[in-house]
Amino acid sequence: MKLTSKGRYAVMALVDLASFDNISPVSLRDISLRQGISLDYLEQIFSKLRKKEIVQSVRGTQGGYVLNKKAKEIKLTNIFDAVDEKVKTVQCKKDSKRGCNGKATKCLTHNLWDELEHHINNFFKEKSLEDLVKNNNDRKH
Amino acid sequence: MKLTSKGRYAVMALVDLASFDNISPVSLRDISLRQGISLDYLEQIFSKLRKKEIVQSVRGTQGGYVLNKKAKEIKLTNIFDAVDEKVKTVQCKKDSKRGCNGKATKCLTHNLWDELEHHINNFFKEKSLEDLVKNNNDRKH
DNA sequence: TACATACTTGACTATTTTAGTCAGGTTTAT
DNA sequence: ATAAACCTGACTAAAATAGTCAAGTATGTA
Repeated sequence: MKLTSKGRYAVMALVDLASFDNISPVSLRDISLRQGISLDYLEQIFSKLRKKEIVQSVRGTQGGYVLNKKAKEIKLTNIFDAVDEKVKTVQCKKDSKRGCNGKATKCLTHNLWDELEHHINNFFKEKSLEDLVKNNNDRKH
Repeated sequence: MKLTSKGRYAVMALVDLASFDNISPVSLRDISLRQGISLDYLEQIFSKLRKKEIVQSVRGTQGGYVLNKKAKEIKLTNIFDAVDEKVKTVQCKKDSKRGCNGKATKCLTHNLWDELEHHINNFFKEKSLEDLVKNNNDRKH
């Protein structure tokens, strides 16, 4: 089980963005340079973030991206959702009247994976972008 | 982020095994049939479980596998460890004197991934095979 | 108005990982 | 003897990942 780069980059980029956001739009070029993420890849990621209304774009010179909500209101879960980073523990096909994987009953571990999924998602629901920025500022002292 | 089949199968197979263990060794063939997991794949998985001393093998006719510890003492974390199912959230290269990814400092989200990793691992450390078997028996009533 | 900056979109691709299969063993109870 | 069952290593198809590449469009500034 691992997190993919897309999810990690999305969070890194947004923490970066959130730290500079108040002044003016932040260009992907700057984020790319500061965070060492390919510009082309960032564009893919921000396209998704924009569609889910987590950021807003400002075109033209001096353009860039701006947060579309307060950092406090953007939770990790929203970010991962936007870039299709899902927590998938249960693989069992949810066939209408059947249990898991075509069997008559739930598989022996079905409850376990459900529980794990909740455990992880709870973590994501609690953490906001603001928390991350703060944590980061604290480290500077 | 997702769990792989290998980890899931390992847990399923061990829950199955733990339920029949007291009587006599359980053959992979039986587990394969009951759980719908390829026999060849199971052999790979049990080879690893044996090397980590989670199960013991009994060769020959009527042979099979037996738990090597009490179900209570086998935690999810041991199982995942054995089959190389690791929780990997941080990708940053831990270069001797550097921070993440060759930068001078830790990346903005380093602490976050560390925290997440702990959060998930705590879940794995708490759950034992016994818990899973019990949970499963309860459902039968 | 020209032009550079920066967003926008879609197609393409190399690499890696996953989820197995396959082929050939060895051991041992009956 | 023989069949059940463990044991091992090599191989591979398919999917996912982590990007790259190309060709735009929009807009602030000189």
